[in-house]
Amino acid sequence: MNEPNEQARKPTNPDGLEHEDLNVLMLRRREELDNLKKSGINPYPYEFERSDLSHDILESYKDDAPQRTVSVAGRIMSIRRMGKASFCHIQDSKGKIQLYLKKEELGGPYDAFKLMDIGDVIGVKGYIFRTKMGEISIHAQSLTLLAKSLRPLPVVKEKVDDHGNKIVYDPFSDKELRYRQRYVDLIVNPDVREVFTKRARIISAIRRFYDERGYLEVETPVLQPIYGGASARPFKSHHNALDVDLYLRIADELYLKRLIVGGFDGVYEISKDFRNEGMDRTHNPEFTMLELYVAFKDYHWMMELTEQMIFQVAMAVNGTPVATLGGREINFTPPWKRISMFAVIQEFTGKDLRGKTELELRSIAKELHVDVEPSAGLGAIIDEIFGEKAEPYLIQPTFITDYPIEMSPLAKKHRSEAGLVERFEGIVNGHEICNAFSELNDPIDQRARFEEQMKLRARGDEEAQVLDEDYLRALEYGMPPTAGLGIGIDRLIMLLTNKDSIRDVIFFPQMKPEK
RNA sequence: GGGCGUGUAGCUCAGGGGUAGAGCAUCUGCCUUUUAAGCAGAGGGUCGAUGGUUCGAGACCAUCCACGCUCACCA
Repeated sequence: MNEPNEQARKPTNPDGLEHEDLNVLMLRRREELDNLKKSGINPYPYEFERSDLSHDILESYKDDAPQRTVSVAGRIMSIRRMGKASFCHIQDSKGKIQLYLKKEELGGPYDAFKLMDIGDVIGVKGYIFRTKMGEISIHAQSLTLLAKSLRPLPVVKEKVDDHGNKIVYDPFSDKELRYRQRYVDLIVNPDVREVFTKRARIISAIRRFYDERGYLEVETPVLQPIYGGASARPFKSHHNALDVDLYLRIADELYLKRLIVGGFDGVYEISKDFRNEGMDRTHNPEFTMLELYVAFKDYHWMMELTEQMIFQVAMAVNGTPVATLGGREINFTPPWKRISMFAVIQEFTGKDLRGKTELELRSIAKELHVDVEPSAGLGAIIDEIFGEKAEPYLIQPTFITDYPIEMSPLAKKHRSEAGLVERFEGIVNGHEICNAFSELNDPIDQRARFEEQMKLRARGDEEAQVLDEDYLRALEYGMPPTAGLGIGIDRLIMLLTNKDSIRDVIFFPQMKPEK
């Protein structure tokens, strides 16, 4: 029926569209689509009633139970055609299941099945059985096309070896393609779906933890006339009707504390922040931030709450307080180690930086081979030494406390140590995962701190914080003592899912535009 | 931005101046319990782009583009 040169001929435009840039595989599928339509099949119908998910069928099947009929729907992931009968695997949200299709029983739809491909979404009704080879499968009694796929999917094959290990052949592994076409990544790489499912469970466990304690989840502006609450460069936008510049927030902090002034006992927000800076393994321009503020509490209290929260989240999603990261085991069981910044630097370098002048610090840094910017102040030098000599070696969860005041314009002065603030960061596996303080609620001190920041800004520090008059006005009405916390959710998720790139825990990480 | 690396079929990759390759996927034929199905055959490529060297470039050179890893920057 097919002349040799007829199959060699490139398919022509069956649906009349421009096909100059389509390859043969895509043209082929458009032809099949056309043929399906010609045989009266709607390739994009409106609904399908399904009774069960693949995974549940496999879990609940009993060989001695009475025969059960189910309807399932999913994407065809593999096909083995054998003339008058075929096997295929379909994949739904919970996994894969094998279908057995027989011409004798299906009749017309079996011919339609010949026009279907890997990637098509189908629905099948049939009874569950076990094949000769022992695989629980569905013996199809009816077949419905639910969506014709017009692009070839990367075909990933796998085999289970004698030791029960899964061997994957030709994995879809090109990182650029995986990130740009995450939908394909999700279809063919099941562990990707697991990571993002876990992401959702982590965030929901965090909400549960705070909700149970009566803290209110709130929403504050993403578009802000004055960006504040962190040191970073912002994305800038413009409101046409008001003719004012607006900034995408770099933090939620100042708005959330206004709500504490307003009388809430505890508020938290989980949302995107935006920072106009470089991208790498741990930075994406938009990222998910959790901030929590609780009235009448201080940073000691917040440390306890935080280690409890992370411990409980780890238990909820992993069933264990131990996370394995690149072969290293990290245990989130409270209490975490607490050590002051000066003490930890002394522990790792033998140097006591307490009470040192900027000049002395500079020479100590040189001695330790730590490069320091000429413009760096006292606090920045200490931070640099810490970042270089201590932080990378803090693997188990550790709270570093009591930071130099210069780096922390929104934190309250330490109650007993001059030059420091009541601040802590949680360090895990050598990286910061949270930042918290006893919040500065003295409006006069806060104004002075802002003014210091403005001086830095005037000297060209683009990341120095901006004075926010309305925030000062709020503080002047009186904010109760308050403990505040920020957690980079993406990084926490990296820890709990054993991923070393933020791009693996964000569905659509920022990419350069295509072409 | 620096260093290293990568870019060849839909996917995963070989090839290193002389006719463009493999496996999977696709197509044709056979096949009614297969499973990395099998057997026989076939089609599919601007070798990232542009210049250059050469009788001849996918390969060598230059520039550019994209991506990855890494360092720097950055809460």
